[in-house]
Amino acid sequence: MAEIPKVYNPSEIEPKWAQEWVEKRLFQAATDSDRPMFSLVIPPPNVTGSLHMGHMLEHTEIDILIRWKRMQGMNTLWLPGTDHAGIATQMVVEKQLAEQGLDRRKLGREAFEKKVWEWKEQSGDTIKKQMVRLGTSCDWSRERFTLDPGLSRAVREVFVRLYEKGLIYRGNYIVNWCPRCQTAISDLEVVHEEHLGNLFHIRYPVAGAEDAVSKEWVVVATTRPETMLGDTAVAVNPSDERYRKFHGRMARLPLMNREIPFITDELADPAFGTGVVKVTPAHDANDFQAGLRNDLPQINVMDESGKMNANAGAYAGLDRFEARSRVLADLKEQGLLEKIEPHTHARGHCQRCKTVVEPRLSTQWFVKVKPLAESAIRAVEDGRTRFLPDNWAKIYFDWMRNIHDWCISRQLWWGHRIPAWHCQACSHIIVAREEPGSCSHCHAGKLEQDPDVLDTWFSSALWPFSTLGWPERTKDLETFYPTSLMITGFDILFFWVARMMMMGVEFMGEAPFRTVYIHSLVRDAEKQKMSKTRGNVVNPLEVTEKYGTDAVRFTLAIMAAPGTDIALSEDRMASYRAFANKIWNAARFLSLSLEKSGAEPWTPPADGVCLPLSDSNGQMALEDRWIFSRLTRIAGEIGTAWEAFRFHEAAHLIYHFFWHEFCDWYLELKKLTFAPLQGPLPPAWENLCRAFDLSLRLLHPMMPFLTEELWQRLGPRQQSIALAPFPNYNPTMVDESAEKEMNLLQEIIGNIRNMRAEMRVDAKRKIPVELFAANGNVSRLSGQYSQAIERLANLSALQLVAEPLTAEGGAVRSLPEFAVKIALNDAVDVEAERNRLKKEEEKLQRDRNAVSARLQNQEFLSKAPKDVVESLRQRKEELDVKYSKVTETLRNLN
RNA sequence: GGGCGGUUAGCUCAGUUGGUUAGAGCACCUGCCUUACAAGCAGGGGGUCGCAGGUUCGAGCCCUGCACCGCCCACCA
Repeated sequence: MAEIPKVYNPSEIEPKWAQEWVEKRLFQAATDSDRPMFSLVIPPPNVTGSLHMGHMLEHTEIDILIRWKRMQGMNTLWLPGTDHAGIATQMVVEKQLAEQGLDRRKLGREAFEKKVWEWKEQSGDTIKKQMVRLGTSCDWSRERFTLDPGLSRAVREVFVRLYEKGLIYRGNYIVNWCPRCQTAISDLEVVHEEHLGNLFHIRYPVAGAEDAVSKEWVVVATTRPETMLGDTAVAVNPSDERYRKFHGRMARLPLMNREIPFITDELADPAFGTGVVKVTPAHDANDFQAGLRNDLPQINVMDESGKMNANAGAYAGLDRFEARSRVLADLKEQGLLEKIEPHTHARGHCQRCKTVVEPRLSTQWFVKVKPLAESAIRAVEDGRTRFLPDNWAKIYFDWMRNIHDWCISRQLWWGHRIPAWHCQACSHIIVAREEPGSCSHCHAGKLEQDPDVLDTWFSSALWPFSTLGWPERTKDLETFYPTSLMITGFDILFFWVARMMMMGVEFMGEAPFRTVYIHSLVRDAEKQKMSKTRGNVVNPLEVTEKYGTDAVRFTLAIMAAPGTDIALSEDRMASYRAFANKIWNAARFLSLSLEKSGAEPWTPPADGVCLPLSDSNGQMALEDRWIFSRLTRIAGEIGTAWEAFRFHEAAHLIYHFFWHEFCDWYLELKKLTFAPLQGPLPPAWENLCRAFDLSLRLLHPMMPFLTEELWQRLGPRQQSIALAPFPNYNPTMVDESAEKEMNLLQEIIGNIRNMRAEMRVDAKRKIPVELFAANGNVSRLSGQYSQAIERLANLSALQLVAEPLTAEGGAVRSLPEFAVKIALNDAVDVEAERNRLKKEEEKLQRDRNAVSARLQNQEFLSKAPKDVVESLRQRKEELDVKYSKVTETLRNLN
């Protein structure tokens, strides 16, 4: 093994391995494999920028599972790629153009698209580099982008098939319109925010009764008074007796001086406000429906930028909010503004730019989702796909069962152009996979493609099969679909997961994944959401540079308990950097010791399996028996944890195992056996190397770089640790008696250490200690391991005595299986020991009383399971023994 | 207006079907530079598990109510 530096420096080794893994195409999936398959498609990051901490968590979780499955011998596919993210990316590029004093309209559609492609190349490249640097084990030969030709073909295919099935339609409806982005957006892209606004009560005079004598009016309430300019009716509830007299009459619309009818419609709720409601079919979804029911005209009073248009009469040209103030001022002047009430209501904002969304009447393309949703619901109901944590299934169901049609057209330039062509001669619309030569209706030759593009999520919805080659029946599709797992964030459950479910079931006949795991949200150390505006964003590259990728990955893993958010702090990263350093130094120790021994370097077993080795007499040292027993148990527990996405548990297990078992005890005990050697390594050393090898494999899915580096240094290798078999649980390696004996040894040493500390024995001083063993096992063990006890408890001598120890002339600590004694002249602070014993005596007494009480409870004895009662009895016995020993020791000390 | 989650050590959080003595990291205290590691070693202190009831032989865990915090969904003007 080459010389290892004292301090672990991740930045020296990580880029090297990251590059090598990619170059060697280590993670390429096979289509001709007979091994079990595990596949997963990446939630494609947007090409709007670089990866953030949320991505890093997502990728860490995915990578841990993929690496683990791969090490278990499965044929794994992690398919990487990126999303064109229509509106978001277009905005980024438009912003850049604005900085140069340009805008997309000046540039023209074609030139603008070219600019966006340039951006995409750069951003996509950054993302890939970042992923490689973070060690993600993707199959880069299968990298995809949502606007790739193949994926675009899949989009057109799906569009046409849905259209032909009657599940895509075009029509004039109220949609959510962002006046800033100047496009329609879907319901999901509208975020509602509580807003303290006003409810304006406006008088609408009754036609024919405007004069001073018969003066009559009704009062309507609205939060958006400027829309009144487009009112085409006033509605009252048919059952509302108060307004019966107005049925069939007309109202005079103020400001516009237009007569509009009173209509009776359920739209009006007698209990709300005055029970009279203005009807504006072109600017409100409910009014729109009422308008259809009552055959009302639709008057659109705004343009696409939110400015009032010619239909708004005197207000034309004003911005909608300016128009609002002017309308109110004018109403007030005319005495028609009855009152203004403060009113809290939810207001819709554009998810991207936060502009207040305007309900707008326009012609758009829609997907009729109900039929698709039904099959997607069934797939989860009957367990073909399961959600974890399972509360997400409920949220999925709730949304799917109340789903509304999906507006899929966007008035943008960046995205998949809608595959529909408008005949310039007869206005016929042709939906087709490829551009038609002439109109199928009038046979004229002049056709123009619909200018709109599709909602980004339309193509994302196809991702699990479009990336595998659909609509071709490819080998990839056959091998890897349905995918085994989807790991993603809850924020795109509806946007993406739900829609993939619908499209997957519809076009593949099978849901796209067996399991959907919803991961945590990464917050900052103060539990605040990370956002650019808050300025609390942790940059993955920065922290990986500072603490090492493995440490950051480990931090994320150990904090990733299902269903809870992660409060990421640099303190934690620092502590897991220390863990990485610990592993590094264990390796360093091993390498230095091997070198010093003079023996031949270690050669890993050819079969790749590292079973423990007995000596020529068939014997194995206690520490070896113990560590392999612990190793196999931990391997099993880690697997169980990962199987259930309990990443935090797996991380805790390995952390504790490696640090507090492997290093603190195993290595310390091993030090005793080191002696000069020559020739091949004896079993004691062989086992040390093998146990370390296996430990590195357990660690590898979480800390790929460090483990690869050390594994390669540990012995000559043919391949990467990423392809080494993962040490699964092996019951034959469990050694209960070794575990028991080891526990005893640890207890003896621990008690002496504790005693020394309590009594303030100089830490540097080696002192003699007497030990009494209560039975043959203890006596044999302590005899055999007296050197270990001496070394680990810093003793000059461990003296085994045959008679029970008395506290005469010393301080004694008695436990059920053994007692230890320090001579008084070695103990500086006997008083401290006395106080400690008193405290312990009190506690033991309390515990005994509590346990006795329970054991005397007849109901407990009769109703509790036998094993519970039995273990409590045993506990009582233990407590009794401990108590009497403590009491006795204390008496002797006095 | 509906729905969901949280409240456990000074801080940040674990605690899978109710079962012996509630854990971790960081921070803190004491002592050690013991040649793998001071990013280390050894030892230690610290919790009425948000509040009030209930179910149970037994509750951090189950039920009810309350308080505070956070989130999601929603076409009531």
